[in-house]
Amino acid sequence: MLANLPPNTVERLSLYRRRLLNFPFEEKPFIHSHQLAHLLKINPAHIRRDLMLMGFSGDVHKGYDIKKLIKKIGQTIDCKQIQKVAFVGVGDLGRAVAAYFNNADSRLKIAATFRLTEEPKTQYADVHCYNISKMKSIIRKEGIELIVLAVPPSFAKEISKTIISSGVKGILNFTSVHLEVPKHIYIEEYDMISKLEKLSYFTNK
Amino acid sequence: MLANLPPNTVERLSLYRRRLLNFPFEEKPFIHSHQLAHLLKINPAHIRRDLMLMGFSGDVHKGYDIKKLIKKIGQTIDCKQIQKVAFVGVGDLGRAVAAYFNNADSRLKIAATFRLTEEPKTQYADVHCYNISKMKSIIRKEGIELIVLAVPPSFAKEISKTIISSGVKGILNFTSVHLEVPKHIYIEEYDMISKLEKLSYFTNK
DNA sequence: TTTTTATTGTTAATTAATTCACAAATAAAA
DNA sequence: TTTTATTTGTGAATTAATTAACAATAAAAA
Repeated sequence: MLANLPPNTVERLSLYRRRLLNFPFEEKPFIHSHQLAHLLKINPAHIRRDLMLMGFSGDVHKGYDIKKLIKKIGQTIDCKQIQKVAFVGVGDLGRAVAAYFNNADSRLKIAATFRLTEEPKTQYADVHCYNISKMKSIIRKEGIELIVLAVPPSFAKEISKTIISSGVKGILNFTSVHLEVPKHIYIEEYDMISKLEKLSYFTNK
Repeated sequence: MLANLPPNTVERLSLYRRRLLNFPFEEKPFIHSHQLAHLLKINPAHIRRDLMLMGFSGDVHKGYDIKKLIKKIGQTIDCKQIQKVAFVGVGDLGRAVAAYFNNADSRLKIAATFRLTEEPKTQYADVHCYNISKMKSIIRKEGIELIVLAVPPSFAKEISKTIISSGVKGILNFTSVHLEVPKHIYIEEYDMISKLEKLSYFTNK
């Protein structure tokens, strides 16, 4: 977290790391910008620029040292302490994301999931699943700071108020309801209805 | 679909329409750019510019005629024929989206959902839920053109191949696996892992 | 040695998205 | 009537994101 990086660069750095972790770097410890670019289907200049913004240098002939690059990305974008996340109303999708973060190497941990239905006994991937009525107390007790929200629109406003008053720092909002949050909360909205209508528009030329 | 609109404009037009449909336009038939902007927490110039790109004009004092605007947005971004959508592995989130589109007024219809688990008997909101093994034949039989994909990453590559070979036109990819698709397919990817890591970065200053 | 080749790091150029700013228009107030 | 106050429509300015271009470098080939 040295410089103040552009949002898109932060997102790409996360992608670079994930891709590199799946790369056989024990055998091939270096990678060129164009190779990584090819894997991600983006422009190589983009990669060189993003790494430059982190202050990371490669070897003009060997390319980038993958282990060092993975480490540098961690130092740049990862939080210093463990940061806890909760899923509210997130379905199947949550399982895979939880599995990714709840491995030993990540600073983000999925600490809880909340459901609207009556008290579920289930838990998955070591993550407890609570009824929504317990949300506020669990968020506070666990110190959860990030929320992924994907409940039906009729519940969104009410639940978001509870979330906001629980003192979280960031929300990914997947409901198609626009949420108003205080300025100290970082929010990103992904409205599937407008994304589908856009998809429809551009697939009809 | 007159002009070739910028992607972000198409997305916002969809948002404008949804917000206006919830506005009491029978009592208040006109709205000013700054009023709609306030509802959506965006810049009023943005709205005026987007409407201008559609070739839609307002009254310099009364503002925009809401009914006419809703109609114009439909003529601009909606497909001419019904276009069918399928959800693959989408959970709770899908229900609300399906409910929205499967009303009489939308040209997009959620025609099917597919699950990885053994043949489910369920259906929701009049949408049939099939086992994934039926996917290719159903996509073809129903003429489904758009896919929302949200399966666990280990399944993503394989399932996407089937989807692509079924002849769809567009995919919203929520798996954290980057998909390579032929050029004639429009794809938009939303990688929740990198979005969460970005959220983490910006909530830690 | 010298030449060729390939790649980084970075500035410059381009493209896209957003916001500013103001002329034109006209309803309402004076 | 005349003035004041608003709001649209839009060109210009700004900001952000992406891509191109190339000097500097040094390994490998000649």
